Formats: sequence, structure tokens, C-alpha cells
Amino acid sequence: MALGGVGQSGVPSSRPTLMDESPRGRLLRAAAHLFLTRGYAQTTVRDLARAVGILSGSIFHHFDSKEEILEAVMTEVSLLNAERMRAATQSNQTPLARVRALIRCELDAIHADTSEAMTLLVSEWRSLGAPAQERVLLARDRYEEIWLGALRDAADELVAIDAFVLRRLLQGMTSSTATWFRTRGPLTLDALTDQILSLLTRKRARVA
Amino acid sequence: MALGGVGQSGVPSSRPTLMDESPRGRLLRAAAHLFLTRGYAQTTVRDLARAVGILSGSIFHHFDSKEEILEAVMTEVSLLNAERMRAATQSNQTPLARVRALIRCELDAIHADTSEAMTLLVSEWRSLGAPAQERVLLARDRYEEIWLGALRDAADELVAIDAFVLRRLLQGMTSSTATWFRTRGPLTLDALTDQILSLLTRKRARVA
Amino acid sequence: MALGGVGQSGVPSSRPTLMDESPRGRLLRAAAHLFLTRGYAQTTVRDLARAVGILSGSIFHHFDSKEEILEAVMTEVSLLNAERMRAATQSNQTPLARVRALIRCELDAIHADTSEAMTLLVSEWRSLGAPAQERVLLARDRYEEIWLGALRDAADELVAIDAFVLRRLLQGMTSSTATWFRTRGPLTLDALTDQILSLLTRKRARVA
Amino acid sequence: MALGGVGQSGVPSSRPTLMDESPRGRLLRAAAHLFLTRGYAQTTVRDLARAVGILSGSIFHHFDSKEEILEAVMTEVSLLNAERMRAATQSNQTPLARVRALIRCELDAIHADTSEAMTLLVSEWRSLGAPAQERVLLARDRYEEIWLGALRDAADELVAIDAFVLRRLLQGMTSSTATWFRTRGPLTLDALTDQILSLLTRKRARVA
DNA sequence: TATGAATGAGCGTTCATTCAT
DNA sequence: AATGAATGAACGCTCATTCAT
Repeated sequence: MALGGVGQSGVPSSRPTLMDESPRGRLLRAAAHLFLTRGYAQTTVRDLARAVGILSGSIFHHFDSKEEILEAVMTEVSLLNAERMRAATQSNQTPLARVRALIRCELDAIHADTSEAMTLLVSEWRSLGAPAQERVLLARDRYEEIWLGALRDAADELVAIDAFVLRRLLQGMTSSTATWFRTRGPLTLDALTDQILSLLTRKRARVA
Repeated sequence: MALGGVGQSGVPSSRPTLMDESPRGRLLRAAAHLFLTRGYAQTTVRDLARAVGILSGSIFHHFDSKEEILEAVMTEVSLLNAERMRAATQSNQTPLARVRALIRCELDAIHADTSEAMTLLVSEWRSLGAPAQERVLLARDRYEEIWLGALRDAADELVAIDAFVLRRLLQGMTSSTATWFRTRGPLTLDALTDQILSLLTRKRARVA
Repeated sequence: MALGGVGQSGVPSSRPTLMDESPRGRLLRAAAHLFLTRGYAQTTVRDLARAVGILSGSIFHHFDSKEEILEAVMTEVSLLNAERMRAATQSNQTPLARVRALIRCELDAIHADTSEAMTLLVSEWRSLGAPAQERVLLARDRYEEIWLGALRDAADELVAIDAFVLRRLLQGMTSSTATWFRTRGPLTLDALTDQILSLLTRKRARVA
Repeated sequence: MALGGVGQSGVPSSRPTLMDESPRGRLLRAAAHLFLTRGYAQTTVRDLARAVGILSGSIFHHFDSKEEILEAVMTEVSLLNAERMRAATQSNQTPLARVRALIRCELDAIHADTSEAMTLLVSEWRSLGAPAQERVLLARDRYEEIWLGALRDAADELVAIDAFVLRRLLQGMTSSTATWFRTRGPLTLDALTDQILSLLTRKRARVA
């Protein structure tokens, strides 16, 4: 209900409101911020309510439970970035350029406007009960399908590692940048994108 | 106190008891298991006490607070694996062999006997207050120094990425294996070690 | 907060609710009764809640901590009786009559409607932490200023003892009546007032 | 048992050990100090044990319970000071001199070596259960009998107030000095004794 | 929609007391 | 006498959730 209708695939069909100026959007962003900075368990619904200027009881007009808020953040950020990634792949021509675009896209997701929600997806995964995890995974699937497709298309130009394993190693690299990479530092996101891409590409040349 | 004396560096100097059969050791392992599987915040001290067969009040003869238990797990697993890594580097001859040994060592730490405690180090980092984080970092430093030294020694044979950045990307890859790699699966830890190492080595050959 | 705004002097400016029929007022009186009869430390917040017919958790909608309840009782009874004493001094003409009125007022405070709260002020003073003690003292100051003023005004008719020392001895006498004087006994509060006053007045006559 | 045999009167017949260098004496003095400065309920038996250099379990070789320690402090300080008062009355000739000696004796008890135990008698009275209170009262009776006798003997020279009431008012004055009188201040105990005595004496003279 | 008092189960922690050594 | 690990009931307090208004 909170997410509107649910399509045949089980994935909510309504538009993500994560970046809206709706009450729901502001609530989700405040939740992402608080859940990330002080932890899901340590954030009370009163904290959340205060952050958006309402009282705790009123939260429950928008969501049925605290967990549903975390679930919504995770689902919506997955759907939103899946959409952005799909757009990115369509505007790039070669397989390798598409992989590069996805790396850049994921780094952007982690370090730009959706950074808190994206990081939450990893850091508070365990705070979700099994049923909610399963539902979020449906939204993640949309996201990962794009990745696997792109990695398989570029297989000839990448190191000879199974696409699934390669995607997991790659995701480990990108997601962990949240803990050490600073946008304000000397290393740019573009340079970092190139360095990560360089690890994935097939070993050629350098020799004569 | 819990760890006995403290050396000049501020890092506890006593032997880690994480793998002991002492009451403390059993408590730490039970804590690692519960904190990991159901989350630190969701694990009650009563759960912990029940897991080792004592009553909740008795926990506090061994530790001053629940947080101190988490801190001890993190400190001790860092110290224990730093020691194992030091031994591994000493029994390998070439720089690249030492890097490979460290990768294998870290994967072992994540997937063998200390797996739960190692994974906690990442997954529950936020559950620690700032002062405890700082103390754990002193123990982590011991661990990371070994890595940085080995990566710098092997720089000529590795991709041209700053050792610090490379270590972070590498750590992202290894630590995230906790969420997808299964020891019982078709991929062995040795093969995975080689695949990760292959990503790091300098691009040569394949050409004529 | 609990007492509303705070005036320039640092003393809460809102009306004491100690004698109200508000939930807060009933809670404060129940607290005064229980804290006095069984001691602050021995009274649990569950006892308190049961006494006013709510559940323990609900106490914390009205007060932030158990100590804040004790502090509120002490502050409010001081302010309430300071007000009553001020009224009493204004309706009496001579300095000695005013001192008598204050003694009677204090005995009333100790033995009539505010008796439990007044007695608490002495008996549970130590249960308050230093910061709370300081805040209560600000309210006490209001009360003691009235006393010192009256004793100094009547100095010519009283024994030649420093007003501060005299007030302390006098307070020792009145406050300790809580432990032995019974309203139902043969001695009336009026007679007791006269006896105490007789101790304070300057020694004259009786001789020819 | 802790106090040795009990005589026909119900009052322990053994010598008070409060001022001894015995383990029991040191324990009682440490208890008086801690119970007074931080409150009976807030003092743990571990605090007590630490203060005398043993472990908490060992306390229970000397006393059966924490409450028994408080009771012993109160009983022993009453008996000890009753003895000192008896000696003081015997070395003074006139009834008024004996009253003065008792006032001085009580002020000494409150401000010199037994100060903490004496103050405890008032401040922690409520921490004692009813049966223990009754037993301490038996020791207090010894003490109060001396007072009542002396006040009745000096009745002709004192204000015309019933000896029982007068003793209660007097006790209120002396016991409350614990909260405001400082030995190091400008007012001496001797001068204070005289001022209190002056309040009690019959109003004569000053006139021609 | 929003409020905010109330709920009530459950939390981390305390601590007098016990007892095997 | 002394130890110190263990007990277990009780504590103050938290907080997601409910519901009458």
C-alpha cells in the first residue's frame, strides 16, 4: 500500500518517491540519514518524527512500522538507481564503455544524492527481517540483472573470471568505498572509476 | 583490564583468549556468533548468557558492559590474525608470494575459525561508540601495517595503483566474500585467491 | 521544562502543580508520600505508577527520571510555602507577630497539607545529585530570604544570636517536630508555636 | 551474635567496638563514613569491602547482612555516647552545669570522632527495617534517659516547657548543626553550646 | 491527518547474598 | 577467615505501537 500497487513480478510498480518533496520522500531521506549515521536500532521513531517536524504517532499514518521505512528506503534506492543505470547503458556504445558507465554510475549512487540510502543497503541489511529482505531482493534483482548483462557482453575484454564472481568482487570494491573514499579528496570519482576498471580488464600489452 | 596489561603502543599486550576454552573465550565466540547472526542490537545479554550456560548477571563478572564484549571480539580477532599474517609472510620468499599468502590468510580469517569475529568487524563497526572504535583501530593498525608493507614491497609486480587505495579495494573484495562465498561451493578458497591476485597483478603478456 | 519557563533568577516561574488535580500533581503527591514513608531509594517507579493508576513506562511522559520527580516535589513545596509565608508576613503588623506567623506557617507546612513534601526536603536531601541540589537551593533561597528578613526586623525583641545561626537552630526545632509531634496529641500547633517563640524572645522581666 | 551476649534489658551487653582497631571496628567506621557520604542505599557491600581491603564475600563473615552493619553502627554509637554522657554528668555539680555538659557532649558527638555515626542515626533512620529500628531504640533509650533526668533536675532554671518536648526541640537544634556548623568556622563549639543553653534558660534579669 | 498520553514487554545493568574452594 | 564466580530478582528506563480526540 505504501508503495502503491504491486505488479506481477512482485516488485512495486509505483514511482520511487525517495527524491520527492512529498512528506513521504522527506521522511525516507531523513530515515536514510539517521539510520546511516546512528544506526537503525539506535534511531527511534521519535528521532525520525522530530527530523521531519511531526510527532511520533504521526509516522504511523505513512508507514505501518519502523521496519517498513527501512524496507522502503532500500527498495526505492534500488529501483531508482536501476533506472539510472539502464539510462546510462543505453547512451554508451561499446561493451567496455557500458561497464565503465555502470561503475561510474554505482560510484555516483554511493557518493552523490542517493549515497546514504545506498550505503544503508549494505550496512543495515541485517536489520531487516527475512520477509522484508526477500522483498528488497526483488528490487535488487532489477539492478543486478543490468550488471550481469553488461559484464557478460564485455567478457572478451575482461579478466577471465565468472561474471557472477566478478560482479561480487566488483561490488565489494565499490560499496566499501563508502568507508574510505572522500569526494573532497585528491582522488576523483573519474580516476577511481578508471582504476577499478583497469583491474577488471584483460591483461594485455605493456610489453613490446 | 579485560585484556590484561597494555603495552607502550596502547594495544593490549596479553594473549587473545578468543580461541581459548576459558569462560571468557567461550563467551567471546558465542558473542561473535550471536552478534553476527542476529545483530548486536538485537542480541540481548540474556541470549548471550543462555548460549554459554550462565545467567545474565554473571556476564558482568567478565565484562563491564555489552559493548565491551563487542570491542573485545574485534580487538582480539585483529590481534590474532595479525599474528597469523606475520607468520605467513615470514614463510614466503618473494614479494608476490607474500601478497598471495596474505590474501589467502585474509580469506581464511573470513571463512575459517575466526570467520564470525572477522565479519563482525565490518558489519557491527557502527555499533561501537567512538572511544571503543579508537581502541579497536589501534589493534587494526597492527593488521593493516603488514598489508601495506607487503603491497609496497610487491609494487613492481602489481597494478599501478597507490598502495593505500589498492588495499582498500582489496579489502572490499575480501570482506564482501562473507556475504556470497560458501566454502561448500564449487569455487575453492585457493582458486578465489588466485582470481583476486590476478586482478592485482600488472598487465603483461597475452600478446606475442 | 517540567516547570515551564525559567525566570531571570533561574527559579522556575510557572505555578507549582503540587496541589493540583492534574496527573502531574497527583504524581507528585504520591511520590512525596511514598518517598517519605518508604524512602526514595526503596520506592520503585513501579510503586509510584501503581499508586496513581498508570503503568511504569508512563511515568516517563511526565518526568525524565525518577530523580526529577524528587526534585520537582522539593522545588514546588519550597515555592508554594514561600508564597504562603509571604502572604502571612503581609497580614501581620509587628515584627514579633511576623516571626510568630512564620513559625506557625512552617509548622503548618510540616504538619498540614504539604507535610510529606516538606519533610522530604530534609530526609531525602542526600538522594539528590549535586546539580539537582543546586537547583532546589534556588527555590529554597526564596523561602529563607523571607525568614532572615523577618528575624532581622525583630532582632531587638529576640535573643542576641546571629540571625543566620538563629534561623538554623529554629529550623532544627521545627523540622524535627516531624518525627515526634502528632497533630492528634494534647499539644496543639498553636501552643507549640508559642513555646518555640518563647525560646527565641529576649529574656526580660518575670522579676518585679 | 555479632554484638555478643544480650542482657536482660534486650540491649547488647558487650563493649562497643566502634572505635576499636579490630577488623569489626574498622568496618563499622568505614560503613559510617560511606553510608553518610553517599547514602546507605547507594553504598554497595563491595564499596565497603574495598574500603577496608577485603573482598565483598568476606563481609559476611563479620555481619549477616548489610542492614546489620547499619544497625550496629547506630547501636554502638548510642551506647558509646551514653557512656560518655554519664561520665560528663558525674563530673559536674549543679543541674544547669550538667545540662550544659550534656549539650556540649552531644555537640561533640556530632562534630568530633563519632560525628559520622551520630549523623547517620538521623539521616539513615528510615533505611532500617522496623525490627532493627526497635532494637536501636533500646540503645537510644539509655541515651535519652540521661537527658530527661538532667532536664528534670534543672527544671527550675529552664523555660517552662515539658521536659520531653524540650528535649525534642533541643535535639532538633543539635542534630541539625550537622548540616550547617563547621568546626573550622568562626563560631566555636563552646560558644554554640552557650547560645543554645541561653535559649533554654528561664527568662530572668537583664532588667534591674 | 495529526496529536500525545498511555501501553507493556523488554532492555542493560546492579547488587546483596551464597558457596565451593 | 577469605576468596571470587555465580546467582537471580529487581531496578530505572526505553520505545514501537495504539487510540481517543
